[in-house]
Amino acid sequence: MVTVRDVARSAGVSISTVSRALSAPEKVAPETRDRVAAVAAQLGYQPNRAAAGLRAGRTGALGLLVPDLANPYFAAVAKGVAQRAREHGLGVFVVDSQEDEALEGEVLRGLAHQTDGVILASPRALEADRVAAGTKPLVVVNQDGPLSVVTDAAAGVTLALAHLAGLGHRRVAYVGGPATSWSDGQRRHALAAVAAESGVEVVPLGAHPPTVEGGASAAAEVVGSGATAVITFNDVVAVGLVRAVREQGLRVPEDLSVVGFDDTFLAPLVTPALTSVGADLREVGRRATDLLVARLAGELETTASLSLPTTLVVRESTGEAARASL
Amino acid sequence: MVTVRDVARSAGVSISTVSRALSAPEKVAPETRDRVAAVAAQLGYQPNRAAAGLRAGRTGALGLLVPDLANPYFAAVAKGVAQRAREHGLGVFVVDSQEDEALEGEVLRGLAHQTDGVILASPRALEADRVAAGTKPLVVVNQDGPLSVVTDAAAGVTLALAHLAGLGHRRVAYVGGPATSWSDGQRRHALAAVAAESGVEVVPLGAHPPTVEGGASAAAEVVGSGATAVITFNDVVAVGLVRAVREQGLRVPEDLSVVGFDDTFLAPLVTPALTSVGADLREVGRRATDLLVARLAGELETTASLSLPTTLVVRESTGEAARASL
DNA sequence: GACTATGCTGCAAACGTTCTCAGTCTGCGG
DNA sequence: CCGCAGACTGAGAACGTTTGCAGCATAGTC
Repeated sequence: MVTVRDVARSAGVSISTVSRALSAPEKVAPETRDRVAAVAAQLGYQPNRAAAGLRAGRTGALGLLVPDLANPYFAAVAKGVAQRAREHGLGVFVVDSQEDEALEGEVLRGLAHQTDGVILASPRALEADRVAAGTKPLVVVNQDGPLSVVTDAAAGVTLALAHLAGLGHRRVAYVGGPATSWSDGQRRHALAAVAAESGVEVVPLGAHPPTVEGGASAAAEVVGSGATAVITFNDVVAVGLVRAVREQGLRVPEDLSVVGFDDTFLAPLVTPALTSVGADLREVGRRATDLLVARLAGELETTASLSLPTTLVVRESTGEAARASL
Repeated sequence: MVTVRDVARSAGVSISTVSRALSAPEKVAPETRDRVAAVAAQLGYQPNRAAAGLRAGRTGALGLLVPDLANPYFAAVAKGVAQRAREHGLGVFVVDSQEDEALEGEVLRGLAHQTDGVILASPRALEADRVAAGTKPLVVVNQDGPLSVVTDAAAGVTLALAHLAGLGHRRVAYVGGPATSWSDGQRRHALAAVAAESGVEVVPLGAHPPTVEGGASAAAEVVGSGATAVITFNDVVAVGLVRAVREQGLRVPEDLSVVGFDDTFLAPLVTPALTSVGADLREVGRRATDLLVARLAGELETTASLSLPTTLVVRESTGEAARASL
C-alpha cells in the first residue's frame, strides 16, 4: 500500500507538504502542488481514511440506520443518502436493524462512535436512545428531533381528502399503521384536523401491520365502517386491502376508492394502479444528508427542521362515489 | 470520548491489559479481565475502530457495491449482507453506483482502500476494475470471479421450461436483459442447452432495459414470435410485458403465459400474480458475506464458488397452452 | 535451592495521517 | 546593507489502538 511517505520521497518533499498539497492546496506553492499531485496520481496514492480520521477527529463517514433495507420506502431514502454522501466525499455505514427496537439502540450507540453523525430513518420514537447517541449530530427522518427532515403529512392528507371529496366521497376510512409510528400519529392528527373543512367524515380505524396481511386484515373493518373510500398507511397495506375486498366481491374503485401512501414504485405496477400520496423519498435522503453535512461543517444551529412537500398521484384506484355507503 | 487510557486508569491496569482483556480475553487473568470489562461497561467505553484498524491493518468494515439500492433485487442482497456483517461484528460501507459503469470502477478502488474486502453485486462484467481492486479480497455476486456466489440459472430455467412444457407450451420466448448482464448470458446459454431435452422450442429475443418500459417494448416482439409463453429477464420486465400485451387484447395466462425472474416481493402483489423463478437473495447476500469473512480469516483458498439453488414459484400468470400459437 | 517453564502484565513502538510550530528563503522598504 | 514581512516548507507531536518484547512473579522440576 502506497502511503504519504512514498509520495513524499518520490516527489522530493516532506510528508507535511504532501498532506497539505492534497488536502489544503492553497497553502502550498503551485509548482510543488502540481508535482505532488502528479506523483500521487502516478503512484495511485489513496489516503488512508482511518488514519486521517484518527488524527483529524472525524471519520469521513456517516451512519444510516434503517429498520428494513428491503422495504422500498427505506431503500429509497437509503439511496438518496448514499448518493448525496458520495457527492460530499463521505462514506455511508448502513445498518439494518431488522425492525428490532432493542437492537436499534445498541446499534445507534455503536454507529455514533465510528461515524461523524447519524441519520436515523426509523419510524419508532426512541427518545432515550437518541440521547444516548451522545455528542454526535443526529438527523431523524419523519420524526421529531433537533435535526429532522419530514414529509408534510398534513398537506398529504389534505390533498387526499380534497381529491376524494371532489369525487363525492363523504365518509373516508383510515387504515393506520403501527401505533409506535410517528408518521401514523401525524396522519391521524392531520386527518382529524382537516376532515371538517373538507366536508368529509373521517373514520380512523385501528392499527395494522404495514404489510399485505395487515391490509387484508383491515378489510372487514373497512367494509363495516360504511366508508366509500379509504386511505391506507402505505402502498403495501393498500395492495393487501384491495385484494381482500375484491375477494368479497367488491370492485375498486367502483365500490371502494383506495388511496395508498408513499407512492412507492409498487403503486403504478399493481392492478388497479394505486392512487397514492407520495413524497420524493430519495430527496428526503438527500436533504437529510445535506442537513447532517451542514451541521458537521458548523454552518447550522443545533436545531433545524425541514419539511418536504407531498404530492398526490392519481391513478386508477380512486373514482366517483357511486353510492351513499356500502 | 472515553478511551482505553481512561479505562486503564480507572481499572488500575495498563492500556495493554485493557486492550487484551477486550480483544483477546484468554490472554489475561480472569479476575483482571472481569474488572476491566466491568469498568469498560460502566464508563461506556467503545473502542475507536479507526485507531484499531490503523494499527491492526484491518478496518473492521466491508464494502458493498450495488448498482441501484432502490431495486428490490439489490436491496434484498444488501439486506442479507448488512444483517450477516453485523453478526460478524463488521460494518458495511454501501455504495450505490447509480448504474454508472465509470463510477463503478472508481468507487471500487476507493472502497478497497477503506475496507477489508468488497462484495460486488454489479451485473456488469468489470474484469479490468476488479483487478484494480488490488490486493483486497473481492466477492462477486452472480458473476464470474475467484470468489463468487451465484444463483443456479440453469436449474432455474430448467424448472421454468419443465413447468411450461407440462402445461403444453411448445414455443417459449425469452425476453432478455442488458447485453452486459452476466446473468442474462447465463440464462440464454442455459435455455439453449435445456430446450432440446424439455421438448420446447426457445425463441431468444433481443436485449431490453430491465424496466417496465423494457417489458412493454418487448410486447410486439413476443407476440410476433408465435410463442405461447414467455420468460422474462426479471419481474419488473414481466409486469411491463403483461400490461402491454393486455392492452393489445390478450389475456394472461389464457393467451400468453408469463414467467418472471427473481421472485421479488413484487411478484405476488401484481395482477395476475407472477409465476417467477426465484432465489433467496437475502441468503445470497449472507453467503457472500460469509465467504468474504472466511477469506479474511484465511480459512479459504483464494478461489471459491458457491451456487445457490433456485426455485420456481407458480402463481397466476402461467396456465395451459390453449392454442398452438398466437 | 537453583533453574526453567508458564502465565500475566507493562513498556514502547508502530500504523498513516493532520496540524502546530519553528524554521528558511525571498523580496522589499528603509 | 539591514531588518522584516510574507510565503512556503519541514520536523515532530499527536490521534487511539494493537502487539512484540521484556520483566516479573509464581509454580514446577531436578
